[in-house]
Amino acid sequence: MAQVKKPEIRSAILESAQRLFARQGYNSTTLAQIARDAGVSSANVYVYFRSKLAVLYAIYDPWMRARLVLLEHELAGIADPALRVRRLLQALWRDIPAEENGFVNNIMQAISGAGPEARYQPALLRWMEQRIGGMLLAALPVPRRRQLAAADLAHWLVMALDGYAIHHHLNPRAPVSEATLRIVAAMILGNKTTGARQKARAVA
Amino acid sequence: MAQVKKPEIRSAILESAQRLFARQGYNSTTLAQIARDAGVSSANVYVYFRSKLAVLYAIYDPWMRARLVLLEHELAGIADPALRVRRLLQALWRDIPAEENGFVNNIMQAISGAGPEARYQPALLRWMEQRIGGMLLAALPVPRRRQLAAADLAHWLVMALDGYAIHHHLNPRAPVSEATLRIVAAMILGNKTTGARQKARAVA
DNA sequence: GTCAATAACGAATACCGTTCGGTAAATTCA
DNA sequence: TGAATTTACCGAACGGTATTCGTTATTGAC
Repeated sequence: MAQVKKPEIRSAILESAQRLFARQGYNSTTLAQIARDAGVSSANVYVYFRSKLAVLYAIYDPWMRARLVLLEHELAGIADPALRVRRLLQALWRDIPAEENGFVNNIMQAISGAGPEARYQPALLRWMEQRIGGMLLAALPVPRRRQLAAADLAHWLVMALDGYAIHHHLNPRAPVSEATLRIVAAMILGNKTTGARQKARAVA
Repeated sequence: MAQVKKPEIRSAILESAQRLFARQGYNSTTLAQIARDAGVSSANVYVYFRSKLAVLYAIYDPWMRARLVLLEHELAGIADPALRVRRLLQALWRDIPAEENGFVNNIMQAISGAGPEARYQPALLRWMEQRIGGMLLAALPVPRRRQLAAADLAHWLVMALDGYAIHHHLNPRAPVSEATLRIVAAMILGNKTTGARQKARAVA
């Protein structure tokens, strides 16, 4: 019937935007920059995406999903439950908030600033929580599972992830401490919790 | 020597801004509105504050400090350690994120979006964490204190608060669940954690 | 009462996301 | 193969906002 949208242009926009968001942050990146780097006009970006925010989501959604799937694989290779929980926390609260130059913070920028029209998130958020909930349960000893079942700890883990993502942006030099990860992991497992003793470096 | 800044104008600006931020959020409030409601010109606001962001901080800082002092008093009146921890969590993760129509989210908007020039936060953040750390320690049985001492749980509590604040903005209808509060409180106290049983309503 | 500093204001400025009007590419159908 | 038609694409506006500028006039010091 007529001209058709070209997938390679869509990709070019997304790649350009991802690079710029990672380098400068969401707010400081202009649509004009995205368009220029992608080799199209600003106006044409709106043929492929409804808004600047939509571009961000189109990058973030698959990125986060892939990241969690990767984490799932990583955890699957860890036998010890304690270590699994520990690694899960480390990934959610230390690694991911810092990756891609603090990319997650861009989403915080977007959703904290967006009006109620931002009906995007819920699908991804639910998916994340299901996936993380699964990982957590899989890492827990069976009796402990029943004890924690009522709490949607996955939601809680994600909330803290959001906080750490913002904090990374504020101060990249100060991620969660090893001690916090160790002790919270112990709390989740229901262990008596060691003091400050060994294990601090038994991470790799 | 010359004309001097009038404290009552400064106050008028702050009060006007607080009302508008609470009603419409930070981004949706314009400086023109703030100025008009305060009875001054937009330009004159810049005589009293360096930027719109500075106005927000000037409101948030004392508000948050007062809120935590209030919480401190409230907790001091609670004898049972378990209930104290529970109330602390409830205040930080459920009450405060929702207060003043989600005022805390405005700060998230500001710091997630601000460049590295935002050297505001650290002082307040440190103060908050010290205060919260004190409240937490005071609520813990002595042996448990030593076990958790290494982790800066106060920082961790604040990170989650930030996350919940943003989430409140996204979906005010879904605050932290009672179960999460109960179970995380039990985890912090090092209890064996009940299943979903009683106590769910033993809050007031 | 004069002088100088500066609070106060109206009007510009700069910037950005988004929309509009027109043009031309590409797909379909005869 | 050649209209007809749809729509990708672009340049130029548009609308809105934080911030700055140039000027005026208020106010405190001497």
